[in-house]
Amino acid sequence: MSKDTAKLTDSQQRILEFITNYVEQNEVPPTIREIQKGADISSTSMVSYHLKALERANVLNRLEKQSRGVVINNPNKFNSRNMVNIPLVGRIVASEPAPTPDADALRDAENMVQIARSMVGNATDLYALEVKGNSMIDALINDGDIVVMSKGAEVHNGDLAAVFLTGKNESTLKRVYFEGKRLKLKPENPTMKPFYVDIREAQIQGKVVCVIRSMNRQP
Amino acid sequence: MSKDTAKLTDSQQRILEFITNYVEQNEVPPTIREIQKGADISSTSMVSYHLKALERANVLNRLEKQSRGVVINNPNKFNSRNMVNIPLVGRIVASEPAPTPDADALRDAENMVQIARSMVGNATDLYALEVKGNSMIDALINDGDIVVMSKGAEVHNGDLAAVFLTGKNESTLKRVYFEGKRLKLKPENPTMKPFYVDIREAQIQGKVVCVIRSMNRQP
DNA sequence: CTTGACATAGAACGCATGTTCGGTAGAATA
DNA sequence: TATTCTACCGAACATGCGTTCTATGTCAAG
Repeated sequence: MSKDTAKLTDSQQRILEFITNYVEQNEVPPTIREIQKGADISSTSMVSYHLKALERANVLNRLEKQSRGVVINNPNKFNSRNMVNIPLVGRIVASEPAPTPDADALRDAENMVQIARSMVGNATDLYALEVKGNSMIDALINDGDIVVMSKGAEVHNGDLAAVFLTGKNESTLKRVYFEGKRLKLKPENPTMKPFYVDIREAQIQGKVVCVIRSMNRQP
Repeated sequence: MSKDTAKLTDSQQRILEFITNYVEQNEVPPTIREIQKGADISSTSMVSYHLKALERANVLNRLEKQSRGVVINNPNKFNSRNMVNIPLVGRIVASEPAPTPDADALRDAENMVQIARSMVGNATDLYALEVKGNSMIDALINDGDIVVMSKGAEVHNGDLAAVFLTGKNESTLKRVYFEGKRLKLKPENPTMKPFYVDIREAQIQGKVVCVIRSMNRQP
């Protein structure tokens, strides 16, 4: 796998592989004796010996004197430091305001979307909406796409935001720029021109932090 | 959190929360006695008692007689069953063929993209490319977007694919339809018309399984 | 009031488990 | 040759740890 594992002895490779598989299956690290049997090591002292070497090689960490106290060092592991769970709370359609969910809606969400934290940065109060219809294509967003929004985030100039236009009675996703009493709405498609609305006729409903399109979702 | 936890007693809530935090920090489940202290339970037998109740309530599983044998049931947990790690191996630009990485490129990828398996389905041999330039907007794909491709997957009629047009010397992302000796290429934007190329002038370079646009990635 | 289900305490049992220690074999070093 | 370092083995030790048993308390149903 990684470059460092090349330097390891045969036994150590076996131990590493066994631990990885074990954790995969059991969601709990193995004991010394389980490693002994699983990786075919002669004695528990040998396991201890090898684990020390592996710890020095920095491929795993040990919690001293603790049972099952061995955790593999993997920078790309899927844990809640690297990943976020986002509730899919509804749909966004052109003909009505986008949902801005309350606590109940967030809890009762039927589905969850899991994505890497690096995709959403430090944004908080995240929720996801499924796009219905192809009225958002000037934002390069298609029917069935999932938009991840941040409820808390302030919307600044140049941010992509969900805006409800009370005049047209229509939801839209555009980059917004505050220009005095009017709002500039700019499509993502560079061939399309921006347009302007009175600031009193626009409700900004959330900042878009991520868009996901999966070819696997349409049944 | 979830609906079921409402029925739990105070102690059980505390235990559950403690285990969750403990696993979060230590990557290993706690022992009975650690739970006792951490959740402020009077005796180990009480912990055992509550754990049985929690197991009946189906919020966790126990590995009998095993130390630290308690794992919380969370259908949305981030593990390698639900998540995939995808190497970001290069860029796709209009002016050259899209990279189709070999084993070396996959291993040496600088960055990884982590997404939920539900987004890519059963597709195998996944790799990711970053889109450079805004020449793909007729596929509703923007500069900076990440396209996830499947190396192995066969491309069928209607699939979104990366195609290199040897005549135009140009990479493009289109939905493809095989029509005898010619290939129909259909933009995602429904206002744009499909066009046709001779099948000998098109190299299909991979099937697109997912597109991700993050507002957080442009620095 | 009695009964029975449920919650609580404390202690003890017995196997599980990480650690350590004495000793051997072979290879590298000097 | 003597020495030192690494890999290895088996056994024993001390404690960690899940389990279980007994006794007590609470509270609502009968």
